[in-house]
Amino acid sequence: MPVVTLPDGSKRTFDQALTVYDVAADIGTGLAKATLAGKVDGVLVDASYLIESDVALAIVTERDEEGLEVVRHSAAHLLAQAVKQLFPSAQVTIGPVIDNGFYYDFAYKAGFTPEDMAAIEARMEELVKQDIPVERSVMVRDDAVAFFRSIGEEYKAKIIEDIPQGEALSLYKQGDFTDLCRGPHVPSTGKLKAFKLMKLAGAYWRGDSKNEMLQRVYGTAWCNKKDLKEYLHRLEEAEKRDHRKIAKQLDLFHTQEEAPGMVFWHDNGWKIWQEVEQYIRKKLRQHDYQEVRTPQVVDRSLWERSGHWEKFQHMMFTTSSENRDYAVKPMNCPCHVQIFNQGLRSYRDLPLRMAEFGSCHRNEPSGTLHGLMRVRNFVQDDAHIFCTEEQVQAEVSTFIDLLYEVYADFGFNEVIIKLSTRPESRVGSDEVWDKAEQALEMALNNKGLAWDLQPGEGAFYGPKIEFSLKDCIGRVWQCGTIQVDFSTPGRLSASFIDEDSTRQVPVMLHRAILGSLERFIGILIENYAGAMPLWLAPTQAVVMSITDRQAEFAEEIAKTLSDRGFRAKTDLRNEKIGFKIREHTLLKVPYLLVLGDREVENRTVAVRTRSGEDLGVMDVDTLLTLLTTESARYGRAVLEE
RNA sequence: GCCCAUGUAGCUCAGGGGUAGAGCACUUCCUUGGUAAGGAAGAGGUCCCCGGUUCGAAUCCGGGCAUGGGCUCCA
Repeated sequence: MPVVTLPDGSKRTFDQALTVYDVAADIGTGLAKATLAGKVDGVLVDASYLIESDVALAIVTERDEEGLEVVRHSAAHLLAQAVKQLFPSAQVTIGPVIDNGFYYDFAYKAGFTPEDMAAIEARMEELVKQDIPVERSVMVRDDAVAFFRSIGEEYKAKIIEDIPQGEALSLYKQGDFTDLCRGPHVPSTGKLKAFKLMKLAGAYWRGDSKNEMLQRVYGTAWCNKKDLKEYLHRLEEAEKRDHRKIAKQLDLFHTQEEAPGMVFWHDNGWKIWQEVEQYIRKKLRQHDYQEVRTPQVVDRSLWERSGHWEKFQHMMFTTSSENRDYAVKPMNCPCHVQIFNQGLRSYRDLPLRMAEFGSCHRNEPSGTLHGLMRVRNFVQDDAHIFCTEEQVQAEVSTFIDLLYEVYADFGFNEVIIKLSTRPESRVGSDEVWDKAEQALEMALNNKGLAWDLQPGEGAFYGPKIEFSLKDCIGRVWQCGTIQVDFSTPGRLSASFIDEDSTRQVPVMLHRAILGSLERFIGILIENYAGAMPLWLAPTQAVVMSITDRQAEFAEEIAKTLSDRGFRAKTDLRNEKIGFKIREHTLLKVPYLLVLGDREVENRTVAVRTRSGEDLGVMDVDTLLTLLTTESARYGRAVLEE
């Protein structure tokens, strides 16, 4: 006599064991039809799950987040079923749910073509029309291995072999297709109403590049056609923000074949860069950093001593001259230690914060290059803090404050934080690692920040915190970082004289707020869709004349703005004012200043913003106050809007 | 580095075994017009590079390079 308690607290008593679906049907036929799965005592189960005792039950429909997950997972199975029907020699592997959809990896030598994708999607639609029931069954591990081997699914058999012996496994069968799966799944394929195959990609078996490459098919799935359509529309809109696209439109930078992974910055883009760099320079000055400049090309022996040669020589650009081998620097830190090593350092010098906007080159694998986000030549707002072990936590803490202050000025409030701890192969004692990891963790927790742990993902020389931002289509890119390094100072013979006159090795903190300026500017462009806040806009105001008669006054206004430090241009072309407005609006110029005879006569300007707002007519002083105030707020204005 | 796709005018793109197309941009002329495209004419291409097939290749085939999307990697 199960008593079922529903989410609203109401109870229903039944004479005998019954399924989740039966309960839904008892409540109403509409609900029964909408049932995708159930949640029994907090555990997600199939609609066919048999309730035998008293439980708390929630019916999962497309209105629930879990419902969408179930739909996506089932869509992955549907994809696999279609593929197996059309390409019997393909073997299934895994098919998980991801953000906005799912993927499924197949072992298929011939590889799928875009035409195959269309055929697969069409077959999926057919299978939905057939409304095939999805049935769950249970098998012990060894039987499951034997079963999948018997139907030629070697990969699946291998996956199951890794599951501990004796565990009962659930299998899901829909028509001629059976897959190992934890579930739950929708009751029948007819519940899958809105999906689309998105892209084809390679993916290594078990995520290891030593293994063979599988065919990965990505798809998106939603509970209804409307959501799918909205998602596709969002994607389209997001793609318009792509920094490479905007860079062309706004003449910011370009790349070309002769320098893969390296950027040709144009005047407009370089103005953004300079603003960003000068801003950070100001912050560094306020926070007691020194700024240095070190060589680009350094003898190989330094990289051997620092340990980088052994691990990264294949990713370094090298050159030679007069029987000496050199490497173009992939990072600034060994050079910074050389500066630290000049003269005798005292504990009184610590913490010593050394910054450099140094140009670094890393010969990243060709397949990893990605617009401004992953390049071979980059400049970081890099700095190294030489300090004692005791000073680590305070330094980390101040750094995080500085980072958040800077991110807010750039208009970012969503920061993804990850703490990476000791990897298997590492240097330094466990006590030192304990201390360093705790210092980082406490610094984060003391600020009440949410973060994820990435065990084993730290650098070989110490743990690190990563601060990441998202691009326009939601890809996450690491920007800021702070890393504790116990190794490099010692390897490069850095030392200081402590209070007790003994020679000690300092700890080094590697830290960057923006990370690669290239990447950060790429994200800025996408975040603002090219409409940079006033302080960053390459051109901040354009003074436009309506006829030739205003030319002289227009030049005067532009000069006044320039003299006050604003980037202003004139547009005196023989074009209609509507034409000029349109053009500079599309170029995302924040302020459009229109001059006609009336303005000349009264020595005023008519002010329009790039968003089309008419701010009316004002005198130049008022305009200057407006610009100065807005500029001083950096990107925070955007945050508050 | 691996898998898939793509590479045509400054840009966005169409085309496709027989001397290369559009729109916008550009140049010249007309127009001096008050808040998102005034009109006319003109100029502009080694169809990514190198080979092969063919009477003939931008088009088909092979190789390379680059870009885009993934995977792996990222000091």
